[in-house]
Amino acid sequence: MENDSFELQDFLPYLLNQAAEAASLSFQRVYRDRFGMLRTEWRVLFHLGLYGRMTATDIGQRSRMHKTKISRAVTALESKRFLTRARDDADRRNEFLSLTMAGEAAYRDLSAIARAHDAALVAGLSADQAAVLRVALKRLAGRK
Amino acid sequence: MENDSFELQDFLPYLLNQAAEAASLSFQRVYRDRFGMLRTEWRVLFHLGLYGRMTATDIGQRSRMHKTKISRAVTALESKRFLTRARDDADRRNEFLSLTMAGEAAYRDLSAIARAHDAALVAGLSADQAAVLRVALKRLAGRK
DNA sequence: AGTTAACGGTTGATTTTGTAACTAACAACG
DNA sequence: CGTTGTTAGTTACAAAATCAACCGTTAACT
Repeated sequence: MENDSFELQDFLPYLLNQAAEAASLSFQRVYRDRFGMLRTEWRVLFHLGLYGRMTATDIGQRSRMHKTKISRAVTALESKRFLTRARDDADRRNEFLSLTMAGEAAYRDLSAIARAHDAALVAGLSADQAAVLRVALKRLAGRK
Repeated sequence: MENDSFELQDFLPYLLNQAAEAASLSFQRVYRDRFGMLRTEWRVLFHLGLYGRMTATDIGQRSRMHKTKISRAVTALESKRFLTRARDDADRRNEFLSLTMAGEAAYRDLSAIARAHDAALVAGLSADQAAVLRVALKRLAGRK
């Protein structure tokens, strides 16, 4: 009402969310329509593809996803034959997850698309801008 | 698996989402715990607080929220006595929304907190970094 | 050992979102 | 006027996220 020079577009939580949503959109169409995956599913797939065998808890710590999300994503990926579980005999609570051949293939496809998508996103920005953007985002994300 | 120099943290849709989530967290606690609001609700509240009386469709165009979200947020805000509806006599499909006194008060409270929160978020960044960040985000969000 | 607490992971109930179909109001055209 | 199309907003139903309680396993303490 009264002019207080505060624009919604300048409020970072709002702006970040708008940017995040816009940036996710075209990638979402790929993993959803072409691979029948949910956001949590490609995330789990990427963790295993990038870092190799790990447990659900490991993924949770790296990704900050809640464990129920991960549990359900793992179930879904398993039923798609993209990963397998293996009990840890040293501690039978742990379950090591690893990608199957099909999972690796899906990961390779998707990560190539992701790379291209990322490049397209920063195409509108200068190299400096893009670099600053990533640094600032990492700081905001609380990763260093 | 094979090292292909692609980190999840460098994939913008992922990084943006992490940053957006982290940045929203502490503000969420305010509007949720203290005002019993949802994200869509404070957004609608802010639109009305900032730009004055407008219709649900107007809010949808500015915020890119889907109309069902807005419809539900409006219902919720109305039942909290934060806004009132008024039919447009010139075109009885339109409904003008405006904040009540209580709504204005809540908006003032929240927007002051939002400003402080925003300042705290960019506190870790240099002025240049913060400026570049906002420009880049706006571009990614497709606003200009 | 026996009890209690903590951890990894799953399940079920509730809430929130997304998608489609819907009602009511208006406009355009014959 | 009447039919057809469009717009504003709501509602119903399905998909998904959230939260709490849960089971099996290990650790810690007595």
